[in-house]
Amino acid sequence: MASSIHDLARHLNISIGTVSRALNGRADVNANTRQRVLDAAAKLNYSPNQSGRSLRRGATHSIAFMLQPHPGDQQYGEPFFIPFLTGLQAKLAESGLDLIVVMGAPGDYQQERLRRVVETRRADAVVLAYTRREDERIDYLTRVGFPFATLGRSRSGGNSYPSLDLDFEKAGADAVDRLVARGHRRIAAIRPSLNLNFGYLFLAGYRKALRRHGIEVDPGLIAKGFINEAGGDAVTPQVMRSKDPPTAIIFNNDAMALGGCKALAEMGIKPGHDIAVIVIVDSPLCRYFSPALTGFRPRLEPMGRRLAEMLLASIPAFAGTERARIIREVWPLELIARDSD
Amino acid sequence: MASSIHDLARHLNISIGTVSRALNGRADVNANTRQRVLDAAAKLNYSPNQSGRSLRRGATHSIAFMLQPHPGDQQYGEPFFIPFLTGLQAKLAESGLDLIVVMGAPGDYQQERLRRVVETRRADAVVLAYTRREDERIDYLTRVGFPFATLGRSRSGGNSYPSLDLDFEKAGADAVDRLVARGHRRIAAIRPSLNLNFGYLFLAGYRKALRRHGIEVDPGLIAKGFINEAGGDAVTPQVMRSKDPPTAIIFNNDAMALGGCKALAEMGIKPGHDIAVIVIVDSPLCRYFSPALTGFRPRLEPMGRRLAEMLLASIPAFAGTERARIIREVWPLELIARDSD
DNA sequence: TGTGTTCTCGTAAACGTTTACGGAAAAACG
DNA sequence: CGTTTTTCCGTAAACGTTTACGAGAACACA
Repeated sequence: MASSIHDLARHLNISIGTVSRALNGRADVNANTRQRVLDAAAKLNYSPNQSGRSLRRGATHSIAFMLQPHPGDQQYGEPFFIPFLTGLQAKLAESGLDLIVVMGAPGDYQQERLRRVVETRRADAVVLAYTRREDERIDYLTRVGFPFATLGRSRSGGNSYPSLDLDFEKAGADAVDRLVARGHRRIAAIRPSLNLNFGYLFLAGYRKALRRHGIEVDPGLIAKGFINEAGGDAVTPQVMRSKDPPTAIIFNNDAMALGGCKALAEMGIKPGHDIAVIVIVDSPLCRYFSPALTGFRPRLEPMGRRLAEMLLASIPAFAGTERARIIREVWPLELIARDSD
Repeated sequence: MASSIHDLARHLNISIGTVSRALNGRADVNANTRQRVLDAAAKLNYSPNQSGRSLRRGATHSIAFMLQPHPGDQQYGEPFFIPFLTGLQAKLAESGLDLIVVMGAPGDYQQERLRRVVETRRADAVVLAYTRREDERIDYLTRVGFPFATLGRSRSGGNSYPSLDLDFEKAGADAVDRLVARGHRRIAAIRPSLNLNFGYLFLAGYRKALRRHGIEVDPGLIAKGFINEAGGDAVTPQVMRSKDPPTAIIFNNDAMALGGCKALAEMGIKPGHDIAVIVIVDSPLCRYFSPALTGFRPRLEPMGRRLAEMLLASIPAFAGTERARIIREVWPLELIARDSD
């Protein structure tokens, strides 16, 4: 059905080598024949077969993003990545690269799926998200020398890959500062596993800011739960039942915050009225919740574009330059003040 | 880096043909040598190069989903498709197929991107969403004979492809029934362009139900807006300012509903108190909004799984059977009663 | 006219698979 | 023991590209 380079050659009565050179803009082909080839290609609706091209060139011209749905999000999905992917795709397309999104099952950590992508050479590079503090995926990719970039930092892999992260440490500190300025001294933190690096960073910022204000860090005010609604629901009552309960809570995640607020409501405590609430990573859910939750908003679409640039710059074959540049960036989170604090 | 079938053959001192046959489970290879090949493959960490395999087999073993972000969703994305894709991927993986998600830019209709996927043979079949009443993508795919399935129905393409849709017509009617049962006679409908087939179906159900109840359809109570928050915001005041304003509004979409409720609030009208509100396609936003919006919930993950089955059954190369079966299904939407009506 | 240079193109190999074909060896059968 | 069948494997072609190499033609220059 699809016309091949042989069809073009036969149609024009020239060799396939010349056709290929003409299409790829090489110098050693007569301007006249090149035009004839281009015209014929347009007329016969030719476009190169990717498999053939990949096989010969040893490159697929596509980048894989490993998308991992949140556990417990059976009903609806994570809106977080869509604008990020939009930006990523837009920038990659400018270099003629395709973005392929590899879906994981909720819960699994994609080590297996990642291996498959790498070993079957489905993509020339991959992009990871939800980086862990020690991340076996990163260890694996550096070990086999496969190009990649990460949304989020990790201690794994040294400085061998580009990464773009949000400044969760500063956001954690900013949240504390804001609450202290409003007279709070008992500030709780609800966080996910410290394996997730953004959880670790958030808590570090939270702790540092408390100390800066001369407030002792009370382990009873720090609770760890699953990074979903059920997690916030289950864990929030714990900190509320401490002997000296908090007057403010910082949640590390929108889903945890919503679950936590539900638990608070069941205890007869009204967020924004009886207790202050701040969420580190904002979402539309925070905006429409009642009371609207104060939070920190990431700029997802530009982050996608930027990470694409950074990834491309790190691969000699894609960067114009010979020397690859590893870029790491940390972007600020912007506070969106609403009604919950 | 990755070992090829030649490495295996050299290592075992047999020909590549035998290695390939052993790996592919063909009958004409000695059980003993097969085991040796399998062991060596595991030891050398062999996995077949996709480009080579695709080129020879003429199939990519991957299915493309054309994901189209909503216009105006710059800040956050559409959570709708994530669980759908999770189900789709899970089922495809069972047949050894990869899912690749092709991102579009917000707003563009992906005709160009679709052509590229088809013409460069990136995938063996594609899955479309947001079907339009007359859909040029469907026309194109049927014209060139490329296998596909759709999430949503269309008038285009006849009966040549599998489709899975939600029963928007029944949901529209159910919403009217429910409101009439509660005493409402002036019921407005806020809908997107009728090009979007679910908008058309919804309105048909709405009209039919009104007539069944002996209520005249008032064009002044039907308004069309962009399928996002701004659309609902802009259009809702129109119907409220009609000479005989509605006592209830049905929104075709969560984003439109949220925008509409914002507009209502600015007019001093409280949803759930001064006016009844129902949303056709529910989302977490509806749940957390205040008041929580009554809506109809789709079962997205099972829909993904089902559409994968239907797609596979329609392609002789994938279905076990010789005759391909085109299946079309319409799934019910389940009402989730909350506080807004 | 002879020599060297530049343009332009065809030839053929290569990328990693799969598979049709044929042939040698082994087994079955008379 | 001869013939037929079966089992197993190697050979080579093919999928659609890209590209190194070389060769013929045209041109420049002395």
